[in-house]
Amino acid sequence: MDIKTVCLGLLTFGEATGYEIKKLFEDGTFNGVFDASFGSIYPALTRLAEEDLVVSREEEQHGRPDKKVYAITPRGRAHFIASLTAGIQPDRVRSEFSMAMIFAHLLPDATVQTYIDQHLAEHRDALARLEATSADPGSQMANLQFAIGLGRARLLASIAFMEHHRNMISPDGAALAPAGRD
Amino acid sequence: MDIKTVCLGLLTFGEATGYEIKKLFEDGTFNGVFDASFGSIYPALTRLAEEDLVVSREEEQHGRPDKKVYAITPRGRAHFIASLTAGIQPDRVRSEFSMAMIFAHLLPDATVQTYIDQHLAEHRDALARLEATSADPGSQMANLQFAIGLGRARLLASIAFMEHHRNMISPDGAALAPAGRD
DNA sequence: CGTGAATATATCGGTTCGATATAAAATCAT
DNA sequence: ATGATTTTATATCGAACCGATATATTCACG
Repeated sequence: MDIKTVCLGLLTFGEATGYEIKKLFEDGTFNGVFDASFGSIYPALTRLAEEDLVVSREEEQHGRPDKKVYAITPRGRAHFIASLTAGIQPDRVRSEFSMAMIFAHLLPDATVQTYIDQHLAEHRDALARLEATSADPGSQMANLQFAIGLGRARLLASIAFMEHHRNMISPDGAALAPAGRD
Repeated sequence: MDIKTVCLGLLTFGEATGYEIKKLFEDGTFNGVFDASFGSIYPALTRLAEEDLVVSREEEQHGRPDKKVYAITPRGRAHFIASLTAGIQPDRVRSEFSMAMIFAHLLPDATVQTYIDQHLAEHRDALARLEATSADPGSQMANLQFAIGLGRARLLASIAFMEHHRNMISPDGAALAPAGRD
């Protein structure tokens, strides 16, 4: 699924600027689902407009440079639904954290511990954002709650595992508690 | 972390061809951690060889085209460790499945159910591969078991959530547990 | 009053993907 | 035995995408 299709999807929920679309990837329902940079989003919106799958209007703001607000067209909506119905690809993950853990035997222990703390903090932040979104009155649709719940379940499992098993890879911890199973 | 660095990391475990590196992403410890295409791996290995971070030898095979087996150099090893110690980026996920669930209200119910079945099957496959890797005598290092265990915990949480909550987005389920309107 | 962050858009080089091509051996089917 | 498919192995190329950077203005903080 390319960025064009993803932008089209976000626009089914309502009008948005490129800036707002970027924000959605970071803060909202789409945290941990998809991400894209400005360098992808702005060209994607331009191309979608050329294909009449979205329309834009420029909104003047007092002083500040004009906003370009994009809205999906009926054709865009149909195109998005057709794309999503045609099949999906398996999830793709890129976890530098897991890479670091796999190669932890090559790294200073302090670095490894810092990375685990960082990763736990990121996960707790993401969890808080997800639970805020889940409680939002605008997110009460069953399928949205399913998607949010799935992300939440994953985050909770990761946090619990890291909290309970981080002693496995600490040389100090290994000396204290010789890594058992669960 | 670019593909060059990742290839360097895999080569700390021993010699490998480009083909074998691709296989590692699919079958082994790196399933659900990282992925890259041939179009990235081969050029990456070529550039690493130019920088003397890896060396290659051509291994003749009876009849079949020659293998190019890559091995990491001491400089390559140092370079990899320095890269990993310098910091890591947050995990990046691209889940077309979660996208489909978020927009499930726009899709035929049969499509949604098929996607859930597919996703469950993929997760069960990945879990089986991970548990086979976990039991392998060559994977008994504590940090490897931590990385594998984390992946396992995530997969188990996803599978359990989908099994217990998939009725949330089925219209049949909705009939059993009346949801709001559109 | 100045510094920095936020809003908004755009560009550009470099990285990576996906599809495709070649080629020989092994394996499987008919 | 002959043909079809899969596996091993490498390579290329356009399209997609990222990360950094640039510009310009407003708002908030001290």
